[in-house]
Amino acid sequence: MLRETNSLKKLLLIDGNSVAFRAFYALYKQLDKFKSPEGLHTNAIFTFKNMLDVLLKNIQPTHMLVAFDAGKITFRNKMYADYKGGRDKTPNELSEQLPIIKELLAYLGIKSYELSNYEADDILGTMAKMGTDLGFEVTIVTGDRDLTQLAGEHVTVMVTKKGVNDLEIYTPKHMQEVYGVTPKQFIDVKALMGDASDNYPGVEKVGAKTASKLINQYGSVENLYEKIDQIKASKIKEYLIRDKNNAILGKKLATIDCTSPVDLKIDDVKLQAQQLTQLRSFYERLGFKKFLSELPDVEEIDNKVQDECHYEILDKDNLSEIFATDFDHISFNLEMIGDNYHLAQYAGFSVKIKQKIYVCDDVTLLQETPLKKILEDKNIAKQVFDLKRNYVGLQRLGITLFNVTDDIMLASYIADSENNAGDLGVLANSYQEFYVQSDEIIYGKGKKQHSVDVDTLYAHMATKVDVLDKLKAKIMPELQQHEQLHLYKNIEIPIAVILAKMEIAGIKVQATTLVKMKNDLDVRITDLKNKIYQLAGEKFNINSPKQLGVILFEKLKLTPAKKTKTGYSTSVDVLEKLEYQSPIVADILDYRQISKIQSTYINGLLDYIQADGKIHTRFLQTLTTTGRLSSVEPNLQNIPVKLEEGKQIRKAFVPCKQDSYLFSCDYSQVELRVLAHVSHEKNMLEAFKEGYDIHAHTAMKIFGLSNLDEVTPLMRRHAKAVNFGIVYGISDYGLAKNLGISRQEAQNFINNYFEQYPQIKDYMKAAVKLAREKGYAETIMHRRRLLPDIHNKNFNIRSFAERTAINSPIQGSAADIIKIAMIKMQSELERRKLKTKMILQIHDELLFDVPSEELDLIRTLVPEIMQQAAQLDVPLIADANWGHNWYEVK
DNA sequence: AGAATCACG
DNA sequence: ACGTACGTGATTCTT
Repeated sequence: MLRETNSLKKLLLIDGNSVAFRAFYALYKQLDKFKSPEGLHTNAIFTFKNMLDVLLKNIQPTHMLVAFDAGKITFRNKMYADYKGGRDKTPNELSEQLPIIKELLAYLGIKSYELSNYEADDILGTMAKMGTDLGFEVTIVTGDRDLTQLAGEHVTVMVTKKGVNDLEIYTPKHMQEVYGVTPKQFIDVKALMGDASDNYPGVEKVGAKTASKLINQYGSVENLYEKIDQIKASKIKEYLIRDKNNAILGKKLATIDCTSPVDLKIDDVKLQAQQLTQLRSFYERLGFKKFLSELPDVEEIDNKVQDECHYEILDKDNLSEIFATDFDHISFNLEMIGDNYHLAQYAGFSVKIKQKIYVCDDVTLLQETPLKKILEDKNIAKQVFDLKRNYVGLQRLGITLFNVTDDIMLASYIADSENNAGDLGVLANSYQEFYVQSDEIIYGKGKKQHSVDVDTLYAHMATKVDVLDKLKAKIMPELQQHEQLHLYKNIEIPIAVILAKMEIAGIKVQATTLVKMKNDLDVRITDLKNKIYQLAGEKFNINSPKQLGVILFEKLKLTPAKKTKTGYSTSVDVLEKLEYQSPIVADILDYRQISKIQSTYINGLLDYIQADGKIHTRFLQTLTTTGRLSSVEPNLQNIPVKLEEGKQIRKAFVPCKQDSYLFSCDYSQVELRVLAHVSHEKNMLEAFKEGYDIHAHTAMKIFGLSNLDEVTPLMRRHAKAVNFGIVYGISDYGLAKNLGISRQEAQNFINNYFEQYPQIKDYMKAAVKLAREKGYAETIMHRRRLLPDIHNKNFNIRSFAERTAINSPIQGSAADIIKIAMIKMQSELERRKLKTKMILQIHDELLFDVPSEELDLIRTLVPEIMQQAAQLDVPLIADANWGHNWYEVK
């Protein structure tokens, strides 16, 4: 299997300059023998490539970066002008090879990087830190021993000994043995002894031995000087005192900056596919016969690619002829530019029938026979990538897509829910099919979008329909083996069509209502602003947490409760604690609340109202790792409901027709019911079977009461938080923070909880154990979440995976259940030919647009179907509400 | 582009 | 002892 697992995430970092330097001198004697036909020296390039091959084979990294020095001047020269002064200039024979090495790296799919003002060391240090933070095993290869200071539990430093393939491996243990100091202390040793090659002096008469001894004894340069009086009078002591500044400077110079402004993300250094065609001509250019012979037969591959993607251009004249033959399935792709397929511009389409590929840039051809007929034919199976996108795009052309049997996007998501690539090219590449390009490469992204010539478009569309068969062949056996065919065929594929219909139906939003609110809020915002400025004694940007922090905690001298990475935290929970200290706090909280409503929910939503008076969101079906949906442009799954002021927004959401209803039905406590089901917890099963208020019941249990009547509202609130915490994979800290109680109190709640619901504790343990054994967590419908991090050595990363192992089956099974309900519901609406439309899903709630004459039926039908969606060991309960706008739906 | 904040389940 | 709740998206400021 090609998928990488986290436990195998390996980051290889190479100090480009120092290794190239070594490579150059390793074959210095052969300098004149290594010349390209054009007369260019190639000895360093050749050796570099050899070394790469050995490293790639031995280390098998998943991610890799080669860092180069950007120039001679770095921030270290500001501290010490002569830094690296007196060094011989890099020989021209070498420096001319450096750009060629970078070119080679690009063709090999290896990222190279440099940063002005910083040395390669600093880039490597920064990347090594990023890698270890993300749970990578990091290997650094360099010719420079300075890098050994980075060695650690997950960082191995390899230093070239002789030539380039004889490497000395530095681990903290090894360093202790060789130098008698830790990797970090290596800097201190160097600071004392100085560095001839970097041209800084250190302390006179102190060499490697003395320096190591001193550091071993005192731990660090700083501590040494703090305790300098304890050293008995000696020549060394005199020199230490005299050259103190040298030592301090040396330490600064030797310390690698692990926070340099490297603008790379980990994905940017992922190993990419080799560009075989470019490599071939590159090796030819440099006369590298050895590497040329090792290259797979490029000519054959190139021909094969062209063969596979040979396509014919469709037009009105050849149309009928082409589709005259018999076929029962096709691959199809409707090409649109941009993410939002409700509005996107059409680029064309491609079809694959019986191994032949046809492309066309005129989508109106789809509207004519025979293409329309084929797409709407319930007996012809279609294979696509992103069914919902194709469905909506075709619907806009008046074509209803039927009988889609495969959606490779959905298949890949089910195979691995982190495979959320909405791009076929990206997915194909991850399955080693490199002839398909990503849309980003073809069309550009953001502001860099560009138009493409028609041949590029044709080729791109051709590869897209062509690769579907190959990907299907790779993914389907996996789904079958994992018992996920039902989830794929009977849940995700039908849901895609249903979501398409929901998105197309849309929800009506009254702009006038929003605009009215906007005007009211504008006044209130202005008032609050003025009040805040007055209390602060100056004008500032209230939206800037930084400026607000200065006002609150410096000018007004309120007590800061929490810090963020960049300064004071000013979040709600902090401000609420400060409320009694100054009246300004309450005004800021009000301002925050109202400007959120204004910007996100009034201005934001107004932008999305289309000409039909409706908002058509997009549900992302393959984004979440748990199986939930998400909603974008706009997000209609987070419309305010908890606070009255925000809830007003819902008054603008109305049914399509005046006397129709918005009808909502939501599951009561699905996640806790799922928890009761999967854990078989006796006490919780009973509570649900008896129809108790579950949070009150929990309160009674954990507070040791004998009667539900004794539960106070505060007890219930606490119990509710514990119930939620359990679902999230509880910790005393998290619970304490959530409830604003002490950690000890939180721990007591948790202990009581597990005493009262012992099988829930067993479930949590078993969930983690299962994930450890199998490497994944699973829902009731066999939806998987892969959890390679469950074995990670890093406590934080591992703990997160453990909580995920507990949470994913619960959240994911709840997602499965509502998806099943949606399928049953939609088929019932269609079977009964009702006008009622399902329009939104909000995780545990379905929203419908219901004509008044259907309300009575819907009132019984929807809860009934939702409750029957799954047979759990507890009843499922769904509560219905309705009104003439969303606010009235209570 | 990332961090902080806050809206939802 | 470790540092912490699970899953999302949009807006704003800042770098």
